[in-house]
Amino acid sequence: MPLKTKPLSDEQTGNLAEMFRLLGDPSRLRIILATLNGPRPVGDIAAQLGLSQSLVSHHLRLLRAARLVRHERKGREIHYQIHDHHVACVVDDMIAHVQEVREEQGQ
Amino acid sequence: MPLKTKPLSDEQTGNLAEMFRLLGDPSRLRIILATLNGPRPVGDIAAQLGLSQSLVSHHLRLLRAARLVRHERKGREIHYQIHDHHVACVVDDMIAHVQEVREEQGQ
DNA sequence: TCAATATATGAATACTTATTCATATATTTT
DNA sequence: AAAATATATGAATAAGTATTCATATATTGA
Repeated sequence: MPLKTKPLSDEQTGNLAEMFRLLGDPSRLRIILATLNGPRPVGDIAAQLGLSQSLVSHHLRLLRAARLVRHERKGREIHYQIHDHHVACVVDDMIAHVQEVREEQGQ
Repeated sequence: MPLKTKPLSDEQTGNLAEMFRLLGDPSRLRIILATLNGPRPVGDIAAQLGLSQSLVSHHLRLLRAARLVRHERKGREIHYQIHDHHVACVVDDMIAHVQEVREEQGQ
C-alpha cells in the first residue's frame, strides 16, 4: 500500500529530483556515505575515498547547498556530516531496496 | 543519530547510486510519482504528464530494470506501479526533507 | 607578518544522457 | 488476416555535468 502524498508543485518536484540527482553520482554518494557516522574533515574524506581534494570540495558544495550535509569549522579543518535523520533514512531505505533486488535477481 | 549500516561493496554502492540517479531526472521522477497510487497504463501517464509516449516508455524501461516500478499487462495496455514499499518510503522521506529545507530557507 | 596547512573556486574538457523521430512489436477487434 | 490500438526500441543529437588543473581564500603557528 503506497503512501498517500499531496500532489507536489512543479517547483517542489524539481527540488525533489535535484536531491535524488545529487545522490545519483557514485563519487557524491560515497562522500555522503562517508558522512553518515559523524563529522569528517574534507581531507580525510578525500583520502579515504581516493578522490582529489578539489573534487570532494566541489561535490560538498553541491551537497551543502541542498542541505544533504552540513558543516562546522574546527580549527583549520571543516567537518562535514549528514544533514539530518531524513536524509539518512532515504539512504537506508534505498540500501534495503538494492539488497532486495540483489536477492530477487539471484546473486 | 545516523543509522549504522554495514559498509557497502563497490558494486552495491554503484547500484545504489544508479537507483538515485534514476529518480534524479524530473521526467522520470514525475513518472514515478504517477505510479504511487496504483497501476497506470503508459498512455495515461504520458497524457497526464504531457510527455511523449516514446519518452515515457524509454524511462519506464530503465525504472523497470532497476525494479523501481513493476508492470502487468491488462488487455493491450501495460500498467505500471511503484515496485514496493521501500521505494515509496524513499520518495516520501525525501519529500519530507525537501519541505523542511523549504521552511528553513524562508518561504 | 610569513610560511604552512586546509579548503574553496573558476575555467576547460571529456563524458554521459534526456529527448526526439522513425519504426518495430504485440494485442485486440472486426 | 487485416486494421487499429498500445507499447517498445534504435539511432541521432542536443544539452548537461563530473572531473581535472591551476589558483585563490582562510586559518593557524612561528
